[in-house]
Amino acid sequence: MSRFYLTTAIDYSNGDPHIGHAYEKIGADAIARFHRLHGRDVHFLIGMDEHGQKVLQTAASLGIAPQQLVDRLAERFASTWARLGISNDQFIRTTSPEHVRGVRALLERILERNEGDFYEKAYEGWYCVGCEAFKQPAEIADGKCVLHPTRTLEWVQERNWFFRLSRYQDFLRRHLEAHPEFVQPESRRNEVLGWLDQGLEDVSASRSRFAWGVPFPKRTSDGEQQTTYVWFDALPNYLTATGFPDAISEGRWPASLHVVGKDITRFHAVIWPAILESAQLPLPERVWAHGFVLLGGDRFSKSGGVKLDLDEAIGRFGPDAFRYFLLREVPFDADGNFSWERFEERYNADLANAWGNLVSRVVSMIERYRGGITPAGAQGESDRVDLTDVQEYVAAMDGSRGYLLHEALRTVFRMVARSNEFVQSSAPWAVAKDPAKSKQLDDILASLSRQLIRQCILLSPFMPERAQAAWRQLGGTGELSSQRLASLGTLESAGWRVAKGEPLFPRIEKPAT
RNA sequence: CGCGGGGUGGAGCAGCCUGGUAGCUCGUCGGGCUCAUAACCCGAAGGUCGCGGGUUCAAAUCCCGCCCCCGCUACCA
Repeated sequence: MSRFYLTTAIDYSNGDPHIGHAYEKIGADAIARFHRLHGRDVHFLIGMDEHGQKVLQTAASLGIAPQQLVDRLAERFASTWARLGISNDQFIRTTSPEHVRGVRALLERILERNEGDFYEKAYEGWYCVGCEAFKQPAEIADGKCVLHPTRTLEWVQERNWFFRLSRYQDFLRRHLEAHPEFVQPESRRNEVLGWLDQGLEDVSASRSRFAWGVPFPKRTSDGEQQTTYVWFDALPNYLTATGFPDAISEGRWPASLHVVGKDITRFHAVIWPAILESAQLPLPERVWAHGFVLLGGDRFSKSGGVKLDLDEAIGRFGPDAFRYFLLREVPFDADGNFSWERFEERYNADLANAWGNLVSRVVSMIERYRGGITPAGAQGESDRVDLTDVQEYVAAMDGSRGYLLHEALRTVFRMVARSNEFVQSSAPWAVAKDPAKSKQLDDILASLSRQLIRQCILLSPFMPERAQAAWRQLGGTGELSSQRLASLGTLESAGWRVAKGEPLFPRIEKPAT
């Protein structure tokens, strides 16, 4: 069975989960569920980035130990993902002993195989704790970092380990040229190629200033034990999660796909592959950089701006409606806007009126005209046209053109619209009045049922819970997740006993104004 | 400065790669249907496809120039 190992970026333990974190998990989850439907052996990893100076500071300001802070946040993130129906198989935390050991082993491996890739270098400049970075003059205003004006810049001089990233410039270019799919979408790949054209500078690999992290395995020339810096601590989580340096779980490395935000393309498409090459380990197959969810045109930010309470947002119309809205409205390869106005519009138009109501009318007709038992009926034109759309759906989801989740959903809702038209044009309620047309009625109802169960399967990566509920109303048994895309064309529902239930998506009634 | 993305009826988007009736959702108006969550189906009104030029029998779609918006430019999803 072919294996598919996908990851999302690990989230930084410095605040509660927000819509940006959620968007990435939801998108990756849809991809993971799609590949399971494809029959692949999927392993889906998410997790937390729990080291760094900001964690120390935040913990101190709360008067708790850093471990206590990250434990608390890990719990909060994990429960949010559970509530959203995220089907991750593993949840890694960078403070776990296994990860710490893995990072150390990775660094030692580089020191063994390419010792010169790490070298000591003195550095000094204005350091922003908010960014955990040295700032250039252009990034400083009124003596403060433009991104963190509430924090004080510190003049820092220190001697650190550096990683010879510049050495991998040609290697990276060749890799991107040999593997055009390595960075997607295309626009991000072009961006990366642009960076390579401009030339790469070496990056720091350790810090002497804080102790909340993994000890760097080699002491500096003056004997100091430094702390491994973020790239070499956070990025390797994808690898340490597989069991590295011990036996890597079978078929787990290299990863098939890293799903990340477009702002950290650089780390995943440049620094991470360089680290792996330096360690003489295989590179991940793909990096997908998604866009951002904007609110009123602005990016959701941890440090300020417009806020949207994630718990409240999920609770408002349920996790699946939230998942659907984000993945339908925000293109997975670009930015998109979130607004409750749009949300309610889409919810009513797509979920309540088009799909929910379609399920309702079909179930109801099978109940009324066939005593609740779905009849057997011939495959018709509708079934054939559907299969063309299924192919289009698969092409949007399987990575061949990237992960165009919004396009896949658009395709499914075109199928839904066609089903509604089919109900109208075939007018089962009229056919039902003529006993001589019993066979014709069977054909209509059987086809409608098949159309709907296909839609359930295609929608299940996006709305797992509601799709399952619809499946049950149509008389389906078992878990939707055990269905396979390959058998969509021959899927039959004859004999299934429908079970009319509550509306899948009750309409949102606009308050009278 | 450079790089990337974008400017399409009132709003939000698709179409542009592979030129040839400008499509979808919401909203407005009219009609139909009665299985259904007052939902569904059909039709109508509404667009100088940012601006200028070029190629072509034909351009939203290709080429050139310009204007405007957003993002990236090195360590926050």
